[in-house]
Amino acid sequence: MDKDRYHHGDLANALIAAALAAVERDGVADLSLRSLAERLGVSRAAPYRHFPDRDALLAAVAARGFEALCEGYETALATPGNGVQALRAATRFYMDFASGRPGLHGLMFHTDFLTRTPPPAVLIPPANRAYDLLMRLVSATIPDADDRARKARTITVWSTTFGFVALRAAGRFKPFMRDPLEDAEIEAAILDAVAPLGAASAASPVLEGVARGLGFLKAEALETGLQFRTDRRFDVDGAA
Amino acid sequence: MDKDRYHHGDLANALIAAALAAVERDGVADLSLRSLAERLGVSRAAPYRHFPDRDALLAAVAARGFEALCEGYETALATPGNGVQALRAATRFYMDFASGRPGLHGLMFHTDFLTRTPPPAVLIPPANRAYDLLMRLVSATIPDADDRARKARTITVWSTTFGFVALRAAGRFKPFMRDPLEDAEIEAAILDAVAPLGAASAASPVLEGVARGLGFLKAEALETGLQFRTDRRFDVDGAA
DNA sequence: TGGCAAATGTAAGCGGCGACAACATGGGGG
DNA sequence: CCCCCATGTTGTCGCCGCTTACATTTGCCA
Repeated sequence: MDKDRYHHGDLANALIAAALAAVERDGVADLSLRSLAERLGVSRAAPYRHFPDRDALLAAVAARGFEALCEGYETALATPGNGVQALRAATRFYMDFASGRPGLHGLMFHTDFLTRTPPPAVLIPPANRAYDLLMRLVSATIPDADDRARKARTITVWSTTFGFVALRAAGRFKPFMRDPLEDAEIEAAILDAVAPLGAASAASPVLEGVARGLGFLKAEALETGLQFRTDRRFDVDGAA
Repeated sequence: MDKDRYHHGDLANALIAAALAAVERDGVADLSLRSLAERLGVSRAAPYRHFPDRDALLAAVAARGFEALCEGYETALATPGNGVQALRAATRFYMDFASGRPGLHGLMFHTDFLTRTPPPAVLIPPANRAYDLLMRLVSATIPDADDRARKARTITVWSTTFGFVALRAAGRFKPFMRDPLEDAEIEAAILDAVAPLGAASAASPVLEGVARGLGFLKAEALETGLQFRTDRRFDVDGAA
């Protein structure tokens, strides 16, 4: 019988898989290395042969999550057409990812240990790659923007999508609304805030108008976007 | 000497204050009721006379946070002018609040126990009030929108601002960018995504166009907004 | 092929924590 | 004035992260 072997065989990966399942089932706070070890039929100290501490295991799980996220972003990037459909596909994928694996997504973004400086080393490459892919996706929708505008827009898009899935996962929307919106309705609003249809391809005059304004996505609005915004601030917002 | 009294006097509030300070200093994960009790010169079990468990104390601290947030929103709501300046002021306040008290903000939004159903009872009234105030702030910037559009826009605004402060607090932006944007630059982009200048008061034709389109804010864009979006999806987005 | 060193797993224990139970204290209302 | 009960204390249990000392297996090299 394999289970009676002294050596497990692939305890590191088994731990990651078991941790992912446990996090998905009970949340990250209730995860213990002892219970994981017991579940895998291994002694309490065995996990420490593969991960220096609990946070290192969680970081490894989160790294897998970022890799999965990158995969989704890459397939989205291959979406034909102008960049808008690609960004919408990526955003959809991200929303599905976060709602389909809430534990993993929470581990990737909510967790305290991620905020420590510096972040765990295993996390940096896949997280960097996810950011790069997102920036490419966003940049394709604002072809004429300069680098700073691309960064600002990427951060805005990232903030909106992440904020939405985080708040939804936390169940923040329904309790506060009588007659709450349908999930699909909210998702559509988020999608349109992130990558409005018609932004890079004029579909109709109305849509074109929407696209023109929405988040300074179109070239003419963008070209001097940051400048006029900065200038304006002293005139209008400075009074606030 | 007061400190030698058998009864503390106001242990409940002292615990909340000490917990807030400890969370702000070391993060929520490292907070223990024992250390709090010791710091207050009280036995380890004393806190349990005032809070049934650790989460209840944390919820009480979070409730204070939501009350502070409501205060800021209320003063923002009194900002003169059209609603845009008020929403911008509120958003500024929220960003300052989150960066000035990152521990408290994290407790209010990141914490696992908040996702449980139902949320702690002490949290519901102030959290509801914060949501209502935000919805009023947002609605003032889209005077012609109907109820569903207000809700959708509120959620979008909330997602964007929350996502931004959460990701910034987690230090997510700087590691991924060479030549990162200044904080003020990013904040300006977020502010413009949430409450663009000129949205409710036409300052210039260009700005008016921006305002018209931004997130189906104006009535004419909204009326058939959800329909055409759903229809479109099968045509354009469905290809993804 | 034989043996040895590194990799891997085990057993036991330390200190800290959340939570409960039984007991002690003292301040305010009858 | 006194006693009741909110408040605080001591003792205890179980779980956890992590470390140390020891046992077994694997794979590599002479």
